[in-house]
Amino acid sequence: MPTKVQLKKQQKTDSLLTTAYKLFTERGIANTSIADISEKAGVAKGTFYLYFKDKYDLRDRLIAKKAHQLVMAAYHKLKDPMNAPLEDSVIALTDDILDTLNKDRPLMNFLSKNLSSGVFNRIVNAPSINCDEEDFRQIFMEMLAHSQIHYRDPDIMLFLIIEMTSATGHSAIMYRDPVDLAGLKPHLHTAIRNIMNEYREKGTES
Amino acid sequence: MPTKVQLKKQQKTDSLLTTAYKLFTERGIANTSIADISEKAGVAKGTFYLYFKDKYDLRDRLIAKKAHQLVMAAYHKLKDPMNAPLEDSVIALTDDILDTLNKDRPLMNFLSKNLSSGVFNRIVNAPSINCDEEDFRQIFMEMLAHSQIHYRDPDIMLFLIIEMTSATGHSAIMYRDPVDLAGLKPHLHTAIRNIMNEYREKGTES
Amino acid sequence: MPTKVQLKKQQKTDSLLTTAYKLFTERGIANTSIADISEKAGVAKGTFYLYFKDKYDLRDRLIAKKAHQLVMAAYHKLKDPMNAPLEDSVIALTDDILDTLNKDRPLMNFLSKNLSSGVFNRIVNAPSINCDEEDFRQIFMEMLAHSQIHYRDPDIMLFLIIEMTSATGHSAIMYRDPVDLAGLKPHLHTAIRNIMNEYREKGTES
Amino acid sequence: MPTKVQLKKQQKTDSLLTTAYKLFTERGIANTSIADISEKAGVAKGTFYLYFKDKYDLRDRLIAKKAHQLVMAAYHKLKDPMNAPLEDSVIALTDDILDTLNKDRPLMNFLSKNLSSGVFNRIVNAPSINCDEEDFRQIFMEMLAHSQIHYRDPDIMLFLIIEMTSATGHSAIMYRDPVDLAGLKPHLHTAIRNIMNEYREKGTES
DNA sequence: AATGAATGAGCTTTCATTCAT
DNA sequence: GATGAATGAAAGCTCATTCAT
Repeated sequence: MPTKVQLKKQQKTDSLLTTAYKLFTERGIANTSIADISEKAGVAKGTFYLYFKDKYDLRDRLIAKKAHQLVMAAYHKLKDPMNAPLEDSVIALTDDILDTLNKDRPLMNFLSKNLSSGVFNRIVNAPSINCDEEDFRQIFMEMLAHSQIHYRDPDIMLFLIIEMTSATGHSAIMYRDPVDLAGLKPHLHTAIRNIMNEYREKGTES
Repeated sequence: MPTKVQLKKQQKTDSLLTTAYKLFTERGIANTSIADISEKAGVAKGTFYLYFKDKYDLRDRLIAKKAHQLVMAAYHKLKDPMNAPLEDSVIALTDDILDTLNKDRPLMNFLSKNLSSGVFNRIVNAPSINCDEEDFRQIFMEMLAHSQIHYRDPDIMLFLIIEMTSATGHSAIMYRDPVDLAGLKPHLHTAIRNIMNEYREKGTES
Repeated sequence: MPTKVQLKKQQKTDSLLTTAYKLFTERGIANTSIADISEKAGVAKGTFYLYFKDKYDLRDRLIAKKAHQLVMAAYHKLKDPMNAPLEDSVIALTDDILDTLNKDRPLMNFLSKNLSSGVFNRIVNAPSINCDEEDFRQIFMEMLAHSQIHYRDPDIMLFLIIEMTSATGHSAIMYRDPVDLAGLKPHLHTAIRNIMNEYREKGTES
Repeated sequence: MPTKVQLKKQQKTDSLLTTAYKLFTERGIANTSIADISEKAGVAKGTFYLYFKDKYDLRDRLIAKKAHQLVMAAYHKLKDPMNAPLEDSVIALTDDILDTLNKDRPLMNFLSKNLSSGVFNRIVNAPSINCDEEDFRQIFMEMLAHSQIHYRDPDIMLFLIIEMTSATGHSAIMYRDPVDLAGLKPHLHTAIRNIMNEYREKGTES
């Protein structure tokens, strides 16, 4: 297949995804029709079906894309992620992600509405869709391996942290209830450190 | 108004709520039409609108009712709630609720889908709809007051516990990921105790 | 039948008529339901059917009532209607009615929407509904009889005047097109006088 | 766009308009549903909405079309419209239109019900919808310009004539009240001539 | 006479999906 | 590959009318 054609296909896909995201966040998925998306994306209604099975197929691909961008952007801002203390890296990651979502309410809303059980955990565990993309799970495991401290049940530890952070973060950002994000952070930091401390293998670290 | 008429009205309301809950859990809200609900509830379509504004009005009332039942049932199973150590009561409550939801997947699914940000927190904070019903928030505050230990920021402490519990519980129950409910519980208990310990006012307790 | 009961019935009828007129003029007949009328009139829905066959029965009675009031009010303002020149009386009548309608747009709108062919002619020819009410047709015929001038085809003469006046008046009042009411009046007066002059029996009057 | 597709679209539009006109005149607009129109027009219900916003959009386009046809047909029957005396042309026009409506009661009824304030005036003043159609207003102004006689306030003169003619014509045709169309005509001719005489600029004409 | 809960036919409108071009 | 006209099932909602109380 000539590159030119593939490029055009990529453009259509991108246009549909971008337009759909805009409409989904503006008026919700239920109130967005395929006709809307197609029209605003500048393609014919029939063309939509050449690229996506239906509205929910598009949505799922959109979530994966947005979530992956969010996490990887936070990761790439870390300084020396492999050598810094793991606790600090985890807190830096969660802070950055929460800050981003706090500034981008539509994104927070879109992700939380569609990742009902914990915004982060799904993202983290989801293997990258495009095979050439980085996989956050692998990266985190590398960070763990490089850490001088050993942790018991690292999966469950991460799970507790992720779910607590995402659920409380969501409430703080969207409803400022019972506190806003700034008010929540110190509590969250303490709770994360306590959890990680609990899972720290005694006698580890020199 | 004669009691007889009022009784009939209550029956219709109940029939609609029960039928709707059945259909909602079987096939989802989006795939349940008002015609379906009415027909299976044995009333005319127009009758639906005498009792509910629309499908979402019914849903909201259903959530409030189910959630309230869930929490209050757990509370009433507590032995001596006002005098037992608060940590034990909290853990008993969460365990009971999670066990109930673990046995009743449709209920877990229904509540989690519709209480996106933390199953529990909304329930707990929602004032009872029927004014004559008990209000869980008030009850919890009484438990706090009776406790011999003082806690800083009890709102935020409760918030952290509720959100962490509901989010991890949801994942464990629905997806057994990363562990099933039995596997999660010990971790959860430890995490809850750690959190409560963090907020315990130093020098309290005799 | 005791007077007291009859009084109550009259009150219900009046309440329904008044409420319906308010709603009809505010939102149109098509957008007013019997439920609306009954509720706002403070009676039960079933009660409506004790007094009116349906919405259109009510409307027709309303039109007759409002139209009759309009014409008779104008007539009663005439000074010495039986002795003044007929032309002057006719012009005074039309002017008064048009002025009233100009000040009461909802009334103009209501009557014109429901008396498509000539607001006036129907009113004038409609025999009074309540037998004890005055009948404008009879009154006009008396005015004609008292006039010193004889007119050919008085029915048709009146018809031409009424239809022309109502149609042009409607346009002037509702749309100010092609002129507003003040601008229309002199033209109308001239046209009326010309018509009446045309029908004046030659050799009449001393 | 291929001609073939456009042709089909035109056929659908025409079919919907024709069918709707038939149903509107037979049973009234309120008693005609979009389902009726679509079904009898041989298209799917959804197709209706590809061509019209709703029932009233269709009605408005129908009125404009029918009214324009009526007036232009009458105009094209005039012999030498630019040179004949204007009075004769005006009377010929009104007579022809009234005759047409007298023979086609459903059309009379449809137009009068939907052009409440004067059947003619709206038609005459409405600029043609399709830009390529002739505009009656312009034509009349040309006739005026060609006339050897000058008229004061030609707009108002025309307005008086149109409104009087349409209102009395409507009553005569639909109700034969107070006379039928044949009986009305001589009176109408006289009235029209009197009006035009009134507006004739003195000292005009050679 | 008055009520108002219940009905269910009937309406408008949307929209995913197909398929001839 | 791309189009967009056509479809028709399906949904939400209204409301005149009835009738047991």
